[in-house]
Amino acid sequence: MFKELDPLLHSQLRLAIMSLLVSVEEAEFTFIKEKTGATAGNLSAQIDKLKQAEYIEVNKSFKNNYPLTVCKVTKKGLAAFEQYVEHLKSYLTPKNSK
Amino acid sequence: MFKELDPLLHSQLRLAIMSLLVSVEEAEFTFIKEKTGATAGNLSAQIDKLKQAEYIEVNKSFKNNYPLTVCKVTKKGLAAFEQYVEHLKSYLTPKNSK
DNA sequence: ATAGACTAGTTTACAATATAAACTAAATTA
DNA sequence: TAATTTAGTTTATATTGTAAACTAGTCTAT
Repeated sequence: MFKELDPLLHSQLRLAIMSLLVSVEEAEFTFIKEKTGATAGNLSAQIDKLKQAEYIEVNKSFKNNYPLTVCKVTKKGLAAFEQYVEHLKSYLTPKNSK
Repeated sequence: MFKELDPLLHSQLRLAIMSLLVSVEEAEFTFIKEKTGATAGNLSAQIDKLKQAEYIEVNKSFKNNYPLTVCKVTKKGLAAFEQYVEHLKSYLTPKNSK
């Protein structure tokens, strides 16, 4: 009836992060921050969770002398996102049968 | 970019409850429990939250000498559900623009 | 009639999550 | 060189979610 929703993705901010990464393939911390409107602290925490789960890869370097954090979705992350979307449909399309 | 997701609906169990109610218009506690696979305690708690928010109406009576709890979605609840689904789309359909 | 099991829930207590506030560390500007 | 800004991380707290424990009444077999 109702499919399980990956708790890691069923979170507004993490879902937004993944949604962004799925479409752009690579994004900087500040870009994600801007697009999602999240606070830096929250974003940092959620990025870390996605990284722990290996849904994204995080690359830290420097650009113009400033720290630069670049995120990229992994195959595992893409698969999880796609399954999440698929499972979500079981909640959205009413299986009418009064 | 990303629309707000009503936190009350962005919960697996509450979303399942609402999804059920939206399509059947009226359902018993035990029916919802069966369909969602939730524990009675959790279901009771989440139904209460949906009721507090006036997303559903809860009617308590008796059937065959046993307590009977019947839930029904309200106009407000239906509107909230529809908006939730609409907002959710902003996370699911990638706005490609590399 | 009453002990034990069952139905239909509710309450409570705790674990997990989310998030803002506070902080770090270095760079830039005045 | 002091104040401000950039780019984050860590921590502390408030909010949630959930299972376990409980309530209240019913059915059944003895």
